Amino acid sequence: MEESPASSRVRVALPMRLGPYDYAVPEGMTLAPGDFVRVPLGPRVEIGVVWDEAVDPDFDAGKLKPVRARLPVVPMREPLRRFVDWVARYTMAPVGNVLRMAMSVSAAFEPPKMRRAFALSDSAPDPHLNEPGVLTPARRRVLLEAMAGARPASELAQAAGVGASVVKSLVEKGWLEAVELPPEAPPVPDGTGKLAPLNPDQRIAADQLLEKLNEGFSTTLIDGVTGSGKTEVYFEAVAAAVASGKQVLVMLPEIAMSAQWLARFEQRFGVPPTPWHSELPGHLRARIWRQIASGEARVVIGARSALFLPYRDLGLIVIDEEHEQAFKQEDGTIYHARDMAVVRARFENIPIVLASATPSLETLANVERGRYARVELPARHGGALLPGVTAIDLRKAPPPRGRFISPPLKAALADTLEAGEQAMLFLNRRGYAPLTLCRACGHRLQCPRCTAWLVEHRLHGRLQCHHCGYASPLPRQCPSCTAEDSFVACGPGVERVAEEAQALFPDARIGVMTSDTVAGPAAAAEFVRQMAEKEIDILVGTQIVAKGHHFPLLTLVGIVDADIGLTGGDLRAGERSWQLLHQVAGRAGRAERPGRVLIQTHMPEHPVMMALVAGDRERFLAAESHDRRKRNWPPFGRLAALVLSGEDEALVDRIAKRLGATAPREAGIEVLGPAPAAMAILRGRHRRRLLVKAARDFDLQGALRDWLAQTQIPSSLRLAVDIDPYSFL
DNA sequence: AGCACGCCGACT
DNA sequence: GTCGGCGTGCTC
Repeated sequence: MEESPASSRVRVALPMRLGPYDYAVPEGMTLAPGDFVRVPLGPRVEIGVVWDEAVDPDFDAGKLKPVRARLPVVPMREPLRRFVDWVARYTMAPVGNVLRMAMSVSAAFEPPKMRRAFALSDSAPDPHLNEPGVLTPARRRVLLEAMAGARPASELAQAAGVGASVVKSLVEKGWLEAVELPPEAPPVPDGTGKLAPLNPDQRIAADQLLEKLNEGFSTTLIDGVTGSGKTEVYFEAVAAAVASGKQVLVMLPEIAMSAQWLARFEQRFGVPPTPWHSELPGHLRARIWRQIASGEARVVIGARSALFLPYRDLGLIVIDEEHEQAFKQEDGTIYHARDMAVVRARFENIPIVLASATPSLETLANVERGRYARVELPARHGGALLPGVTAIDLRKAPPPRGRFISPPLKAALADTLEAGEQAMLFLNRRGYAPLTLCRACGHRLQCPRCTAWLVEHRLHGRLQCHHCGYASPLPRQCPSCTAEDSFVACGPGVERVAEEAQALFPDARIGVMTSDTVAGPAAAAEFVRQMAEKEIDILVGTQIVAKGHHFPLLTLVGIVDADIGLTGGDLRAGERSWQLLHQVAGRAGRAERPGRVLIQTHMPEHPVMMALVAGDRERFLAAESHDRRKRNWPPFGRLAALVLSGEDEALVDRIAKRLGATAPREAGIEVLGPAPAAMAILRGRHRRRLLVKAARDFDLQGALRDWLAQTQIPSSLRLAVDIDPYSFL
């Protein structure tokens, strides 16, 4: 910063929906952009970041408050600051809201917590002398260990092979003294790969990735069928980046479900990676945050939020399962982590790799435009065959009334069990039944706060709303007609399918895998173990079973209702159904045994079903792409969704209509609505939606900014702006 | 009168 | 995001 009167003033970005504000720099303090500072804000003190943005000369210098202190932590680097600015502009969020994601760990700004350890004190007898009667053998061994290096009490006791009481007695005698050790550094992954060597296809793909490593920004899609060994291919690039001293970020859609991925990483690199997700306990988050800023943490495996970490020297980003919708953050600042990761890679000037067996149309369009490179993995690793897929037409072979497993699927299950093999039944619906109604009066049990049915979960003995978390016991009386025990379950959920499978095969051992039964990585690993050791014959599950789990003995996959995802006004319904069903189908026959997949559907002639049966991905994608292009939908046009919500329905309506009335009317942009959202009431708030369609080269955010500035949104309402929406609720 | 609660605006 | 100010309404 220049020496001028203005240098006594700095711009400080704050991690909240506020600012940036100017502050006075006190005499003797020097500040540079990126420095973390403590600043007064109203009655309190907040931590902010010196931002490289012009100060506001109109703000009265006399009203400036002084920066309290510069914090002794690694400053925020320029590429991350530029990234925060860019994301804020793109998502139309205040800079502070995005900055908050980059400062999510308040404890990281406190001095690191030291570990209490014990070292040999000056008054201790020399354990090497071994004078008789001075030291018991146990005490002597502890002192020898302490001499070799200070350690926490429990580690000393373990190393010496004694109990904690021996160490304690030495502390009381004053022969061991407490010292403070800095937190332990994470282990550095080494290249000692213990996995099978790459096959020729993998080798070619890996070499293509390696070429990108030292050439600045690039985006590469690894496009490989399920089971082709994409992970091993990008591990090569990870190893090379780490070997050259760089850090690597690998993003997975759901880190909590990635136990198998972690095991493979550890096999390949000898040590576990550094995890990052919202469930980490606070003190650990703070330590990891500092290790990432200092460069000690080398490979970070994280969920969406890992994108905003303060890497010291990032060399590579990998987005695994890039097509997954879980990368779209739907609340708070709404962003797509895969797309923003590409932007971060651009600011860091490093390569990014997207991997998927079922790439998104967005990514494929970028490959076609020449913006992304593509490497392909055509075969299944280890020679395993892709499963054969057959559709079961439910109109011709319906299950018995009130049942959901058709005769052909039942027969296939019987064959599989007979052969001593495993089967999976997939249904993307949690609970027992998606709808419960009163037999006497037809009353449907609805969430009191949302436009949604309550879902019966027999496992928990409750009714649940999947949108707001509302739960209640199943009432004995109908709330409408007071009939007793009159409720009937309508439609299938996984619990009901499991019940039906058990009735059909009383001797089969059945497991139900849903987010209700898989609370974390340990539970997921337990299911995988039970499958591997054949403690389960039929696994019934929701989409959680599609998440990269490897079940080597599984040979039959039955898709109970393939039509679920195809209804509703979602422009990606076809694409998403195809991706999900394809990933589920890929669970079958991954070892040397061939697999088969049976798809129950009412519309076998639907392009999604035809593509799955024919295994013809390219034709499906071409048709889907053609359709989107014709309608100017993403990735060929741009979309933004606005949702106005509030408890006062009349007020929401009035403001929504005003927004509609002032909508821009120019070439290249079209505003649809307002209309009640599909989820017209959510958590007791009334919701109105507007959908903005624009040409791909149109300045969508600019137009939105001008438009929205015209209408004051009352503070009791909330306007959520979703650029590139994926959810149409 | 005194206080709890909710809404609104300010925060450099 | 968080706080204080202020109006509303209730209280033994």
